[in-house]
Amino acid sequence: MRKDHETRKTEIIQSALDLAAQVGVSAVTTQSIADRVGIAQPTIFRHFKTREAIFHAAIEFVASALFKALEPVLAKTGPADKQLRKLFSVHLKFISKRHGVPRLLFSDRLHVEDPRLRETVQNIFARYIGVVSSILKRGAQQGVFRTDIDPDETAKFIAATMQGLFLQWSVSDFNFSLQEQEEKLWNYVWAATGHR
Amino acid sequence: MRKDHETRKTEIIQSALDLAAQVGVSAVTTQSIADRVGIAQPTIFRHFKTREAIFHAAIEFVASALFKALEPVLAKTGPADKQLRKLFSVHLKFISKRHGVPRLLFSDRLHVEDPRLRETVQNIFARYIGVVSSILKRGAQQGVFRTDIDPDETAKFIAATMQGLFLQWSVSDFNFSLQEQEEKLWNYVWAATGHR
DNA sequence: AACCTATGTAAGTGATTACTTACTTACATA
DNA sequence: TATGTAAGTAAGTAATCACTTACATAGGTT
Repeated sequence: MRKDHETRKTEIIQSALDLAAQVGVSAVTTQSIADRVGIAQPTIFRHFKTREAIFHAAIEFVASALFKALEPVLAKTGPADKQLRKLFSVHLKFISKRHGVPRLLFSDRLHVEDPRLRETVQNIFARYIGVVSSILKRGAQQGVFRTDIDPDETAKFIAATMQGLFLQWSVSDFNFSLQEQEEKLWNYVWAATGHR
Repeated sequence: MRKDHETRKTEIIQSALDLAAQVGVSAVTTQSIADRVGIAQPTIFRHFKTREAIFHAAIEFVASALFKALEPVLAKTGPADKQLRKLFSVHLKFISKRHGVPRLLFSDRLHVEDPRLRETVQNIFARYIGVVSSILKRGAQQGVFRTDIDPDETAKFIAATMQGLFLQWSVSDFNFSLQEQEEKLWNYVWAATGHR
């Protein structure tokens, strides 16, 4: 049953995320992770120095997976509005499969208990906003997006609408499909940012 | 030092909210509340049956205060777009003075640990959306808002943009002023919902 | 003055937690 | 085949938590 350090690490991260989805971040104890992985609780500390470190690794794991999923969208060179629309679609699909992400996003651990984690998430937000902003800039040149607004501010606004949707989704206990909201949300965003 | 039941209750609620703002919901222990109020820890249980009940009371206290603050805005009869703009302003000012609110909104307690609390917040969201929706309907009749969109869905979208802003605000550790974002946010919302 | 009720407290209790220590064992490599 | 390293564990430990019990007292009512 003995496994490689890296293998165990990802098993622990995955289990922590699954557990966060099911019981919430604060109930993700080292014991519950260990049970789910199928190892003893002290073994967790062979692979992570502290419980905190597990959540850091989990956030970075998720962010990395998200940007990897967005890569094919960003490589496209067609109309920027179609590209942003596709980014919406991929992002929503990604989150809809990972309930642990909103649980982490709306946790005490992120917001107050772990300032370093907060900084990491701020950086991820900034990176996401940069991605959206560059699409908006390209779209402004193409004449499909408005030219009278700051792309960075607009990207922040777009990120906020999605994050707000995730909040409502989590508070509803994931009781509606994100994808079914995609079209509606896009219509508002398009109305606010599209060239007339 | 002996005080009225109702007086102590509100003291406990206020202290819980202040603590939530400073140290996060999960660190709001009955001991820390008691210390802040200036009573012994078991005395908390003279006024609230469980710790859970304190958060329920806090949420209802805040919601009641918010809708009371919005009342004068809702009473107005002028142009609906000006009314919605004013609602934005009052809402943002209200939240900016109460850091405990986003802490509660982005807590494990709300999202997973207490399903009843989640339901309560869902109802508050629904009430807020109803308020915004009725302004949008009035504005559609006045010809200032779009008539080709569902007011309820639009209200949900508007709520999401504000909630997303609150998320970014909390993750930044309240490091920017909500009011300075008001104008920008309004411009996007107005572009998405105003009649052309 | 007697009494009652509600607010108050000191001193627990049992459950849970992240993390440690001391020891074991699987396994790649020399 | 011998050996070092790293993955594994059982059994703690000290701290923290919500909540309870048993008792004290303030202050309004009679």
